[in-house]
Amino acid sequence: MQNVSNTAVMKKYATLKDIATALKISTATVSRALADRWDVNAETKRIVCEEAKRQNYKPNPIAKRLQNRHSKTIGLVVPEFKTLFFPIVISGIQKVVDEAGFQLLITQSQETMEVELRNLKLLENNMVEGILISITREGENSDYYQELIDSGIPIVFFNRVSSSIVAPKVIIDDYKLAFFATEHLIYSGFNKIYHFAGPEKLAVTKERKRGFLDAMKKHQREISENSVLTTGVYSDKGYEAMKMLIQKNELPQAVFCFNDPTALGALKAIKEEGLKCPDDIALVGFSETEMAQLVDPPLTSVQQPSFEMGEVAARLLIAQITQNPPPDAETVCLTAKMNIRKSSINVKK
Amino acid sequence: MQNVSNTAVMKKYATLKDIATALKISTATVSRALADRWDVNAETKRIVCEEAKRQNYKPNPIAKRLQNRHSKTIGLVVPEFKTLFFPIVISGIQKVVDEAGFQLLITQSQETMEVELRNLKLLENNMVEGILISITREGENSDYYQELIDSGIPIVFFNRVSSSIVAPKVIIDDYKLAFFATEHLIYSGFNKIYHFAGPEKLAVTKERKRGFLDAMKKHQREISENSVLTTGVYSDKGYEAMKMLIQKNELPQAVFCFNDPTALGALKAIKEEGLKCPDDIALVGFSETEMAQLVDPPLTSVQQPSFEMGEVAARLLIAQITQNPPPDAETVCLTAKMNIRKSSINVKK
DNA sequence: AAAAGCGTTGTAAACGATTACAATTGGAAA
DNA sequence: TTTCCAATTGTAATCGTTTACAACGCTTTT
Repeated sequence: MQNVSNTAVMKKYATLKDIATALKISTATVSRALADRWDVNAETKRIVCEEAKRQNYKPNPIAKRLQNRHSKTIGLVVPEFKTLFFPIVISGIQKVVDEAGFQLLITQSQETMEVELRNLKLLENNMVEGILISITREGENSDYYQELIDSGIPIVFFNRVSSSIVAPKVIIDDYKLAFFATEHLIYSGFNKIYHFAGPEKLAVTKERKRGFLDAMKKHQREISENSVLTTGVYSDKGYEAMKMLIQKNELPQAVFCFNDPTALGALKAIKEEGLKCPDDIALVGFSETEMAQLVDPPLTSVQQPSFEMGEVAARLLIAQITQNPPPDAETVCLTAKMNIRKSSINVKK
Repeated sequence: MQNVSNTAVMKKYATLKDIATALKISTATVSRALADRWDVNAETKRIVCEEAKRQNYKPNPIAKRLQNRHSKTIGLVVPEFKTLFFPIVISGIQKVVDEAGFQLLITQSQETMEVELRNLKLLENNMVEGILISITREGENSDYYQELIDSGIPIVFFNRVSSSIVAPKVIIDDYKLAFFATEHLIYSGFNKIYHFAGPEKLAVTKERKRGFLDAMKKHQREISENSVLTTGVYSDKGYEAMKMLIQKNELPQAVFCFNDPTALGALKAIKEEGLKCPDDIALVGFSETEMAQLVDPPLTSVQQPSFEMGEVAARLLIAQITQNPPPDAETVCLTAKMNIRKSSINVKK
């Protein structure tokens, strides 16, 4: 059964005025009655509420916002939805945002600065009261970030943060964890250790690489030309890099990968080439995904507190919005933990 | 350097009136000039635009909405963000929504009817012009869906659809694909075939189970008490179910799983128990995830057109919103494809 | 009896933009 | 010279709510 008589205009909602005229009183009284204020007669309240229910009245939030000049909405810009990292962060954000009575407008920059800029403007046009952002791997729209902040819209960066802007930031200590992960491989007795690095422009890439290199230097390991290979974020790149190494017969004993997908891609290549992990090549991933535990062998990985990162970032932003004066820009560094599994066990030792 | 002088109020934006008073003309003229209408002097336009730029004027979208009574926003309710399925659907939705000049408000029901209801009300309060929803596995808020539709907010269901409501729906043909997947196992020469089913209340669960059972009946396979085990959506349930079967020594030759995570969980259990896939137990997953290709052995899985599903659903909704009269409620059934990989190859045959 | 107080309600001005309508020009047509 | 029209601008109402202020009727105080 189809509703054929559907008209062009959006169905008209009952307004304050409708209730007022029906009851032959002023809209002011209706407004006050519904807001349950002390200065309105109990009986009037009752009648008004009754009529409101009868007419299925719903306050128009847009009119409300126009009146009190805040949108109770915050904006979010994430680069992509292709791995589970951001969706989980979003869950954390949602939780805090809901509790604080705010709403969330989610946008995706698809890893390009151009779309990111468009999204920022979209959010601004919607009068968000603040923005949470993890920047693209292409680079940053620094000027616009600053413009937004200057115009009164606070920004909190998380995970992939701006290096030039002064603002609250939430990160995990990539350097330290990369250092630990590398040391873990060294202490396990592996010698020839490589690193599959992420997209070059990202701060996290640099930090993890730095951690890797410093750990290698500390323990006087040789760093060759191929010790650090730039791969990227997706599994196919890890796969290709590992294939390339194997075909060149330049086998590392262990590889510390930029993230889990890269590690899993590498793992696939290892198996395809008839080699074994960890026997021939050991692997360590990063930013633990659900898959780490499910593959064979289970993957050693650094488990980022994704959900918590979302929570913390959202809390920082809401503090910026609601507190006066807003708290100083602090950089919160979350700690992660390393889950050591079979993929990095030295079977020969 | 911290901005200490930040005051309580949100930074005041320039309004039409500001420009008008600065130029000593009326707000009406300013409005018209900025809208670039024919009935305003070219020179005036120039001056107004200049002043607007000078004051960094941004039209207040809330006032605009109040004026023309539509929000240009649509709402989305998804159950969870724990697998990549919905994030990818969202990407498809985003694309269409962006192109149509609408905005997207994303919410998560966390698989509970209660949160779903809260989200629907939130969206309604924000005057979304339509809603896209994939229902929770707890069940449906049918009454409220109908209420929304009656009050003029069209709803489009996707993936997990309501059975009782008349509205546009986008699904994949779960029955047919489950049937094919089961037949694939039968034709491969497996005899004792089991099905790990999803959450009981979901329509997709029923459809896939029906497809499985019908295929089994068609080929006169025996269906025992344990042939269909209700597992759920996450990997741990598949893991437990498979462990249980193995420990009871009730080994199926092949299992058609509700989805990839369940299959991967089952795979883990198989390996842990010293068995081999597909040699001892073959597996077929559903709703292909990135992981299917990366695990060992690669997993046979039905690849749902997730991105496309988002696109189609969004398009249907926008048609409901913008067309007059709105098109009849149609159910679009997307076709999926089966990727046959090593996990379901009969090595003994 | 006048003043002050209380409880309750209405009036009207905001919020920022849009737009029908009226009003003001000046020049062209009569 | 008067009339009319076009071009341009201003006035004011509108969208749905909130809220300062005024106003009303009654009781209580002085």
